[in-house]
Amino acid sequence: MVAGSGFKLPTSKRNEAPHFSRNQISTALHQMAVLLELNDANVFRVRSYQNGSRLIGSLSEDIGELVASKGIYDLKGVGKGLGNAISRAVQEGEWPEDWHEIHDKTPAGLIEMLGIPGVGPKRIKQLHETLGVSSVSELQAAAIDNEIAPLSGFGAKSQAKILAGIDLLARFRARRRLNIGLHYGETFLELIRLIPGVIKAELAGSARRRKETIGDLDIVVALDENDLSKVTEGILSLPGIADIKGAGDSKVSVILDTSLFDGGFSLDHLDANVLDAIGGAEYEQLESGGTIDAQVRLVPEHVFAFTLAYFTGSKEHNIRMRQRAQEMGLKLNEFGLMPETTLTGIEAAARSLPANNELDIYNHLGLSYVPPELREDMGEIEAAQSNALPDLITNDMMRGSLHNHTVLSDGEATLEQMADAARKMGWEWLGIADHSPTLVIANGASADDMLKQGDKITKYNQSWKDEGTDFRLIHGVESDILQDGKLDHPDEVLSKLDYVVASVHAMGRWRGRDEQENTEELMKVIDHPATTVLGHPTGRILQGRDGYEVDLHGVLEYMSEYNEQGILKAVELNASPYRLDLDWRLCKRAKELNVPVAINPDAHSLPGLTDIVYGVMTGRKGWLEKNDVLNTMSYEQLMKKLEVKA
DNA sequence: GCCGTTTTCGGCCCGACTGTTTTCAGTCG
Repeated sequence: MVAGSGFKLPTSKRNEAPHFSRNQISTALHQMAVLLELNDANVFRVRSYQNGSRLIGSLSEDIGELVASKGIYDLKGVGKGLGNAISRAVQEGEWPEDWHEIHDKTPAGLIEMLGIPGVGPKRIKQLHETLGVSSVSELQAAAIDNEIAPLSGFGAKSQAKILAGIDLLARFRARRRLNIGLHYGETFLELIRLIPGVIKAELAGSARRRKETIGDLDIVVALDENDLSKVTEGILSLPGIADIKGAGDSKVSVILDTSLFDGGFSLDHLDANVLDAIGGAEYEQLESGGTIDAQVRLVPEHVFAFTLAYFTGSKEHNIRMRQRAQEMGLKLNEFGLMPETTLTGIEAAARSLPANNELDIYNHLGLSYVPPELREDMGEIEAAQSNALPDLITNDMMRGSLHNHTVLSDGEATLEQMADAARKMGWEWLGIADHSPTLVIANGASADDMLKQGDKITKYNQSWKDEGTDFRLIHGVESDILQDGKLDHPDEVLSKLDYVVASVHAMGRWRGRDEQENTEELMKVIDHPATTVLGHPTGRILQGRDGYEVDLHGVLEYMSEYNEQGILKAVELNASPYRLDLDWRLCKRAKELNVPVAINPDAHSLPGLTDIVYGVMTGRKGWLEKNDVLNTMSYEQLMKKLEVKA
């Protein structure tokens, strides 16, 4: 949710159930939680709404069916209150009266104030009631007029902090895409590792879990107690620190900005369409002036593994881990795994079972090691219990990638340059799939030019074969999906290509239709015998635009039927950190349905090829193993698979 | 608001840090 915009309960655009989607319900619950907080509601009531929001948001079942079957009430965390509200919303399109009331009576400015660091619901309520401030600008004026310091519970420091916080709020501080978050995190981590007295340091949090976006950075540092002040000073004197939020014996909390980076900040290679969707040059400037919060935890070496696990999360995974510990009569926290005791904090940890690393912790709890990417409470605990965790893909396993562009359409590099770069990455094959004619904006290539490109590829492949070079090009096209699920070239042209990536580009048309129409059209294009890969399946640009409405569960199920018959219908995991589309949650579904995943950098330049690493990260997060992914195949294996058409 | 081999009440994860206090409340993760 963008700060500054008020919350609004959605109104139904449909005249029959289900009136709202899973996401709409989830968002409404989340916003209710925020509003309840601002209205001083019971914290546990607030938590119920938060839990409900998360629960509904991560449902794999259809919300309409779940409500119709009353199954909604069986969800752990949905009782009578939420269950009734959700049921009525879905079936009748009506929200509870008190939900409307709380929306109406809460000024939008109060929600915006929540974005100020150090200002929470309690203080906002107090400020609103005693000073009558209802917006960030009114709050700023009150602070400048010295009206806040005299209030009970406040003081000169609080007032100054609020002013500083308002300045920070004005800077760009939204969640960052994985690549940018990792750029900050890894740069800061490397600097911390160089500080004398630091024994070891690791990135934790959502960055370590490879979430598609990262809110803030968590770093865990092991040190000798005697070096505490030395290390703390070392961290606080690093470059890139825009503000210090706090510094204690176990934690240093700072705000980083782009002065962290030696060579300044740039977005480097980006497809023009993507850049456009995220705001173009204006966005780059925003990002250059942006900040990101970082928390550094300082712990003795024997506690390191527990703290790393704790701050890696996710919260949901940790809850499951603590429950498991409890069942075994143990207590798990960031300091250790120990018998229940009245001691707390680091003192209780003296009684902890030892752990040199996270593997030891999982083993103590009778679990196999869960890779950080999987720690989302999406079935990994159950799998770890029965030794059924996946053997995740790695960068080394990648032998090539389909869906890359050249100068023939909107790429920056020639066929020869792309092939050369792929070989240098250690790949054995590279798929070229330039845009089709309809996509004029991307200089879509004509059938003639496409076929000439094919002749060139045949020639190169022959010469590599003759000289014994273990590298081949594979010739495809990224075809636009036209009206009625048609492809953008006549069949006789398509039949001369090795494969077709079918992608949605006319977002206007797709976003203007409902889920059912879009889903049906995708199924039609999948039926086309030439279609091999469904490209960037939802068309989302992370933090740029949502994808169009589509039932991807249904589409994947449909694709699985073809694959069962031995006909390849793969789904793309677009590896651009601006897309990461297929979403990791759906990667897991594709795997369960035996729909092969093609991790595609969608490279428009030579450095664009290296985006594959973000695809691998996301694929790992989506439980993908070697056999689930086309990129791990040898050239011969892949060509054999591509030959079978419907 | 949810939940229950302590089931209709009384808990709900919990520790660190800050700034205000003189033992604690608010915020954050």
